[in-house]
Amino acid sequence: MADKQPANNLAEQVMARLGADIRGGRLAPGTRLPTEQDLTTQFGVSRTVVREAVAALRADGLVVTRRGSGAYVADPAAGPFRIVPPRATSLPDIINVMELRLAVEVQAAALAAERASRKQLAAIRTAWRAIDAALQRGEGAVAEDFAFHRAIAEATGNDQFPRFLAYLGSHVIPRQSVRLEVDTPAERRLYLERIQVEHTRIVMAVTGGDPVEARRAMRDHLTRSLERYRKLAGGKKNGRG
Amino acid sequence: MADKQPANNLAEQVMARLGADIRGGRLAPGTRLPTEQDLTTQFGVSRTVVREAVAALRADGLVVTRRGSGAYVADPAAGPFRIVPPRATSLPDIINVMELRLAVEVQAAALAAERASRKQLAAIRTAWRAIDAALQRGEGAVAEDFAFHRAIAEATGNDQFPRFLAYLGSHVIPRQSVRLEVDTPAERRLYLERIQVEHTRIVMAVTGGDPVEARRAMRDHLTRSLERYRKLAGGKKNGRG
DNA sequence: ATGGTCAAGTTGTCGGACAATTGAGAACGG
DNA sequence: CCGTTCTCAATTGTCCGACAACTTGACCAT
Repeated sequence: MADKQPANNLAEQVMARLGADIRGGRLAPGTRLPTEQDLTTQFGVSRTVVREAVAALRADGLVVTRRGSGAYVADPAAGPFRIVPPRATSLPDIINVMELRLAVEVQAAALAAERASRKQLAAIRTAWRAIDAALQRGEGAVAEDFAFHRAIAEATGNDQFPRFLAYLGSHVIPRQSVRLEVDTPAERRLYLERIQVEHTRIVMAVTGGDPVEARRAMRDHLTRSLERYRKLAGGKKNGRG
Repeated sequence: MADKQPANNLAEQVMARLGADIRGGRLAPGTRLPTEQDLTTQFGVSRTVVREAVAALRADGLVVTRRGSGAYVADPAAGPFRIVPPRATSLPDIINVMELRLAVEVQAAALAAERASRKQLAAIRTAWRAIDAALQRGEGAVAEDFAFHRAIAEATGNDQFPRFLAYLGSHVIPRQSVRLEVDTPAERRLYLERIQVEHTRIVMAVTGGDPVEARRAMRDHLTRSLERYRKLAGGKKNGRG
């Protein structure tokens, strides 16, 4: 709740206050919020500012406007899900996001093993071979790794999995390059090859239609990756009781 | 991609086109997009419309504006994650969302078993007893059930879990009441009590610090709930290969 | 060459005006 | 007295012009 980052434009301030009122329940869903003119006097700003603020709220799905009638607050939960404020992405935050990713990917592997179509299995194998090719070219294969995980998510037949993973990945993958810098080339090579071994285990479980083994293989794979991050964090515990 | 729902206001149209250009990569991150004046002539609208559109994009985190300099496209993946367009929430969609919820909650139960503090364990037990009390009052205990699951998510010590679950729940829970209507009171009672038995198993595993059992208990619990939905869907497969 | 100054360009904010649409009360007819 | 239609004020959508705050690059003085 402490995202009080002073915006330099009034529209964001108005949007923040109105949005807080909606999310906080002080403006119940269905309620008609004050007219633009009322808001201008209430906030002491021009109508332009008010209109930009409600335009932003409308983009977030928090309000719907009806011309000639007014602006009404929508379901407060219609707002989008955001992982973190774009800035201030500390290492513990990344670990937390990766734990969420692990949860989703483990289940995705199991579902893929249960219901992947022949075409989807082929896509997984193709992505897996692409990693091999990239490694033999001496590359980091981050893009190929991401494509591999996405292929598994798509093989669940549930569109929510690839969509959510794509969203999570965009918040985690970019920093992955930072981590590789601390390794020596030899370590890096060894690490990447071991990763690919873990990938192989996942592919075999999924293609073999063994959800239990697929789940375990994916969990082991991501848990190891997570442990590396934790070491970088200096063994910091994130418990808060 | 087919969300071409004709907006009645120009600002949303402009926002949609600009947003599509950004997400589609036609406007690379860091690029400075045309000045407001250019956009007015390009789209044939007034500056007010352009400014509202840009304000909406800024609310989505797709662009950042610098006064005196211009508007620049941010990381295209900075956009928020949305489950579904608020409308058209069909039963298969709900099932897909619940599968995502299952994935997260199963891992949450395991993490809670590993790292829940004493206070967090007490909160879980309190929520569990609240369900009992509600059932004895003959109520559906939907709010108490949600609070129970949230208590477990909070016991992970990872703030992303309760936040994401709250987001998911807002998209699933409301329709849960629909389902209960199809049951007779006797069926309903029986169902709720069996649910509570499953809850008990989860509580014991988490308080006992047994992540494997907690995971299994939570998975069984949510899988059964999911199966009920699938029966309502008429045994429809959601594979798409 | 370096640093400061200034002017043009751009976004932020203000105010007014009119169009498009809505909602409710007024007027009317039965 | 009830129902229907009409009118009209209120509200959002759009346009326009103006000025302030700020940035950026060019220009100028040293």
